[in-house]
Amino acid sequence: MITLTGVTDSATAKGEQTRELILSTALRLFREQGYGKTTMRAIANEAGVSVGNAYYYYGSKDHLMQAYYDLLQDQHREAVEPILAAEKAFVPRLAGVLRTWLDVSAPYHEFAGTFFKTAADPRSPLSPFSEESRPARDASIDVFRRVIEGSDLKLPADLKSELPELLWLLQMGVVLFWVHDQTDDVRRTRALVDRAVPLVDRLLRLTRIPGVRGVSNELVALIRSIKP
Amino acid sequence: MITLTGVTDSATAKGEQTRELILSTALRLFREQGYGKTTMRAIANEAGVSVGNAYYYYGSKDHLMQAYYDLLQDQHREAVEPILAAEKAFVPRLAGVLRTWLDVSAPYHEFAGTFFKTAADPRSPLSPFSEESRPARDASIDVFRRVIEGSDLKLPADLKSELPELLWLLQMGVVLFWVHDQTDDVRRTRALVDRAVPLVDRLLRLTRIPGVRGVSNELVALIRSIKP
DNA sequence: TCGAGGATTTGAACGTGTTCAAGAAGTGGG
DNA sequence: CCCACTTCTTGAACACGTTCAAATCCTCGA
Repeated sequence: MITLTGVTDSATAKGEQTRELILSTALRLFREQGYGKTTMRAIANEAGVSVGNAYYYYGSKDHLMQAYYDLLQDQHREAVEPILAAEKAFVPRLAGVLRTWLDVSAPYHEFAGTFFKTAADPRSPLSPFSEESRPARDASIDVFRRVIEGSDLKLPADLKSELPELLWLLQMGVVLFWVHDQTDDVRRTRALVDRAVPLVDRLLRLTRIPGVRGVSNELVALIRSIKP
Repeated sequence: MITLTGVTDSATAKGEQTRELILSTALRLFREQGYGKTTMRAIANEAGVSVGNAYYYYGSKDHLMQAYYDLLQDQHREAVEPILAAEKAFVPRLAGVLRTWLDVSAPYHEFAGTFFKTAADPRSPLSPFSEESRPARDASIDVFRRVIEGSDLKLPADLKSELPELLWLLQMGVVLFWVHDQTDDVRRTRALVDRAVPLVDRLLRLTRIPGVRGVSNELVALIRSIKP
């Protein structure tokens, strides 16, 4: 049976084991030598299975990347828990969530470019905007919903309801920047997060000013109107 | 000799002719059957040359796409002239420039997704953020500089100087939306442009409010600090 | 225990983008 | 006109992602 994400369900424990073996081998090779230089033959070889077997579990090389991305998101959701539990103010909550993403993703920075490349193709089910990746996207947006819910942020209701998606978009922007960032320890991206988050906070608080409020309402209306 | 864009210079008129033949054939096939389904062999065949010959003039299949993009930009710059000459107000100037882009790009909408996919890869010289595509990017940004310069827009100097690049980013966002837009005549993207432009205008005029001005200054400072 | 039927695994084969050594065609100086 | 030199052109060969028919393994009811 083929699921929406293109990952084949395995019925037996042995199958499950093979699937995990293939994925972990692939991720290791991706990390060690990059996505482009890792061939499906090499993955199969290293895992001690045949090429066709890898394709039995993962519909394509890109699906192995998608599996990595899912894994990454799970790790991120877990790593973010202590921050959401400890911090009460909006700024450190958001900054913490974004910084944690950078930490979790660090080992994969080198080949992340290829991921983004695949993700940007609208025809690909791997695109972050695609219907197929809705579950993963929703889970990710939910993290930002919790960032807001648990914070001291006071906002108009309609803006507040759109904000999780907007912050997710912000995160996509950070990822795009990160992918292009070649500095040590992605110093520039960290600087971006550190400066952008307080700015977002200030921007949001501006909506209290009457003159700004109208524009903010229109912005929210626009965002709502362009959502499918 | 290989240039920065990967396009081989041709020394003779004959070579130039062959190069154009290959490009026009490629673009026609891209339009007729999409980027993915057009093979380099088919392009060479249709153009009556050998595969290797196509690679003599264009370093890769992606470079043919880049050549298309450059062509598109030239067309856009030309098509935009009457608007910049006729309109004096910021909103119709910006809206006109963005709408014209949609018009010029319309024939290529179907395979534009693949273009965006390639463009999003940071390692690719075809990325709109890459050093190699700086000339094309600068030319594109210059259009937005003219949109602002020739308009009635009154802005703080530092914001005004960063605005062309910001509008270029807005355009990238519109392109991303456009690529995903499957409605007839990209109706949704047109609606987005029509609503977003007046909103941008209102946002910019907000910087006159003292409380907003400080945030705007910080935003400009942030943008300047993250530029390489 | 046996065998039917599903799950898993294999590896050769296909189509693709790309490379490259070799040759053909053009150019300019003598 | 000829010869060296550059430009241009060729097509076979390579590496890769992917497919698929066939083989093997596994499970479970009889």
